Amino acid sequence: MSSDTPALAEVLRANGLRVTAQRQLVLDAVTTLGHATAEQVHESICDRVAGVNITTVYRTLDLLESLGLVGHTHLSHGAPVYHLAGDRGQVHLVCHRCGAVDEVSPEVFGDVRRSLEEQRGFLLDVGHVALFGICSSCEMANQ
Amino acid sequence: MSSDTPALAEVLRANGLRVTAQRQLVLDAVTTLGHATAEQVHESICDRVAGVNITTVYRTLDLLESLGLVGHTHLSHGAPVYHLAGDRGQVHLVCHRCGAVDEVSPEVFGDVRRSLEEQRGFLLDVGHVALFGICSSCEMANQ
DNA sequence: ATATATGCAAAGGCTTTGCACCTAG
DNA sequence: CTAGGTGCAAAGCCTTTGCATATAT
Repeated sequence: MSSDTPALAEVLRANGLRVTAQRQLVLDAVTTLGHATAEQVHESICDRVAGVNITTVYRTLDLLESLGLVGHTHLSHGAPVYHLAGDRGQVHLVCHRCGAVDEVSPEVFGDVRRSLEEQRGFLLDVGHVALFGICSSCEMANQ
Repeated sequence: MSSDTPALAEVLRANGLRVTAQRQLVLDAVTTLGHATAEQVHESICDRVAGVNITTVYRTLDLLESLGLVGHTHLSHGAPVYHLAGDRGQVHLVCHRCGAVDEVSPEVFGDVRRSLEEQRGFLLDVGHVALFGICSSCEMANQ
């Protein structure tokens, strides 16, 4: 795997940054995992290659985010979850009771997006949205 | 201030829990502050009374939340923010660039709520929603 | 060659836990 | 009286920072 994202190397060079194995590994891991915490990215990399430090994973995720290649979402109390920015942002549904994470298309936000933009000039970033509530299983189990 | 919320004492007793000064102080602080982190709640209490421990604030916020009296939202990387559960849930708009927090009425979520309930059986808890994006000031400044 | 990245270890926030003491009931 | 709550100190996660070493260019 190396051609899975639009030329990381080019983006790095275009910004005067260096192309390193670590950066490619981190981006590959995010791509493969879909959504993952820094720690999960780190573990995934360690499955392939030894000796990549978690500090570097954190730094690289920040870097890739500032380059617009990845984004992150806060699903719950714990660590934020990183994902490819190109994924037109899945919206996460987090169940308060059981912690399950489901995803829906960002299209459900069409109207909200429009209203916020018109009323407040706020540009909603759907990739960052996590919605909390009670999932259908818990709902049925509990009532 | 002591009659500002529907009888904390009664709710506590109904659940076989004890009515303590700390619990009333925490609930009062959340009421007064609107939205606040555990640390802010602690500070606010310390302005009135000395010697209430931050550990107790954390434990009490958890307790009040499990009793359904308060709720919390994750606005950004930092600490979660607590608010009265009775507040029909202000929706928070968090700017990624400048960190500003704005609020909108939960009504903007009417349609989303309905779709999620119909399509997924997911009961959206608007009080917990934080939306990320770029605020109008940053938008104008940056483009 | 040299500015940039990395690794390591240490510190930093925020939060939880363990245990002894205290207090509401 | 005694179950439950509090305070204190210590540890726990997740993350960032400082500095020496290594490496892409």
